[in-house]
Amino acid sequence: MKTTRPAAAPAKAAYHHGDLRRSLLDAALGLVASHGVQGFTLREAARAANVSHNAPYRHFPSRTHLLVELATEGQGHLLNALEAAVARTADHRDRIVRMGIAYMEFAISHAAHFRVMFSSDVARNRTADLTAAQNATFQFFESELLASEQAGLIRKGAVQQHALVGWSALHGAALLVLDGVLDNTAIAARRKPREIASLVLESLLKGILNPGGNA
Amino acid sequence: MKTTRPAAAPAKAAYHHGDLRRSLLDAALGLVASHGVQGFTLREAARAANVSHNAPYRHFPSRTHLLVELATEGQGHLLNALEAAVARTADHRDRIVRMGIAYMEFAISHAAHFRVMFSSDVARNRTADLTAAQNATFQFFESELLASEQAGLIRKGAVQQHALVGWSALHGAALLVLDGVLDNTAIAARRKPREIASLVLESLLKGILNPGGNA
DNA sequence: TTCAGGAGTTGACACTGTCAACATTGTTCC
DNA sequence: GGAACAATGTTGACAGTGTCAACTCCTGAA
Repeated sequence: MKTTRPAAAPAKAAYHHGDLRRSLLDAALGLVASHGVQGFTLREAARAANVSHNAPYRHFPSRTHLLVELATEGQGHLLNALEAAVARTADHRDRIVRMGIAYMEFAISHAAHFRVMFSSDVARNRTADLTAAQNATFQFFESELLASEQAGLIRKGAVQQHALVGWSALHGAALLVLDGVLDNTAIAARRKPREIASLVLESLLKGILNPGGNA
Repeated sequence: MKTTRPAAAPAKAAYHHGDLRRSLLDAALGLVASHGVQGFTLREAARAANVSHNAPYRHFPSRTHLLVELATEGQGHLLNALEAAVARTADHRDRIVRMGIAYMEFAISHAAHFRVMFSSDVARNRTADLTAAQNATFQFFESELLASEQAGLIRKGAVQQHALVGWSALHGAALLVLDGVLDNTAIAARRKPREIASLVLESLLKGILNPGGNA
C-alpha cells in the first residue's frame, strides 16, 4: 500500500500514517457495508485506521464530507464499470443490454458504494464534483443511445427521453432489489439481479426499438 | 384531535398526553422533512410533543421502530393516493397514466414519508407489516395492468414484467428527481415532476401497448 | 539550522439512544 | 367505595458520537 516509507512496521509505530485519507475511505466503506450508512461512525473509522478520533478532521471537514467523497469516488467506479461493460462488443443492442446489466450488478456487488452514492443526506450536501460525476453517468447513457439512434437501431428523436427512462428504470430496479422490496413478488423473487435487469431492458427496448429492429 | 378529555388545556398540564403516539409520528415526519432521515432525533420529537426524552419508549421500542412505523403508514397513504388517482376515470390508458403521475407526485409532495419509506436502515429493519404494505402496492400496479390486458389495451402475457418495469421506472425517476440528480440534465431540468412522470409513462406505454393501440 | 505548517493527539462539550428505577394515572374487580 | 394493576410519563445515568480548541510531532523548504 505504501510507496517510499519504511515498508511495514509491525507495531502501529510511525507518527505519520502515510495515507490516512485512503485508509479512512476504505474503512468507511467497510463500515457502511456492515452497519449501513446510518451506522457509519467517524470514530470507528479512525479506530480501524489506528489513529486518534480526531485525526480524520485533518482530511475531511466533517463526517458528511467523507461520505460525499465516498459517493463521488463510487460514481467514478460506476462509470468505469459501464464503460468496461460496453467495450466488449460493437453491437449496439448488446451494448445497451450490457450497460444496463452492469448498472444493476454494480449496485449489488458494490452495494456500500451505491448506497452512499444515493443516500439522502449525501444528496443534500452534494458538491460540484459529485454533481459532475453524476452528470457524466447520465451523459454516458445518452451517448450510447445516441450512437444506437445514428446506427438506426432505435427510433429517431427522443434520445434524451430514452436515457431518462432507461436510467430511471435501472436505478429504480436496482434500489428495489437492494432494499429487498421485490423479494415477495412472483416475478422477481427467484431471479438473480442480472436477470431482473434483463427483464427491465427487454421491456425498455421494446419501447424504443425501430419497427424494423432485430428484436 | 382528542375525543372525551377536557378540551384543550392552555398549559401542558395533563400527565397523560392523550395521543402521544400520533404526536410523535407527526413530529418525526416534520423533523425528517426539515433535517432528513439521518437528522431525525427521538429526543427532539419528544421535545416537540412536550414530553420527557424517554416517553417515546412507551410507544416504540427504538428510534428505528418509529421510523419503520412511519414508513408503513406512508406506504398506506401511497396506496390510497394511487387508488384515488385511478378512480377518476374508467379509460385504461388514462388510469395507468394517472397512477404513474400520482406515484411521482406522492414522492414529491410527501417527500418526508417517501424518504423514510425507502431509507436503507428502514429497509434492513422491515417488519411484516411494512412488507405487506409494499406488496400491496406492487399488486395494485399489477392488477391495474391486468385489467388493461384483459381490455386488450396492452400486449398479452407479461403483466408481472410490465408491473416490475413500470414500478422500477417510476420509483427510480421519483428518487432521481427527489435527490436532484436530474437537475442538470437538459431533459429534466426545466420540467415539473409530473411532466417527468409523463415522459416516463409515455415511453413505457410504447413498449407495452398492443400494436393496434390508440397511442 | 531554523522554522512554518501539515498531520496527529489529547481533552472537552453538548448531544444522542437506551437502560433502570420511580411516579402518576386510569381501569377493573371486590 | 377502594385496592390492586397495568399503562403511561419522568428522572437519572451511561457509553458513544460529532466537533471545537489547544497542543505536539514531524517534514520539507529557506
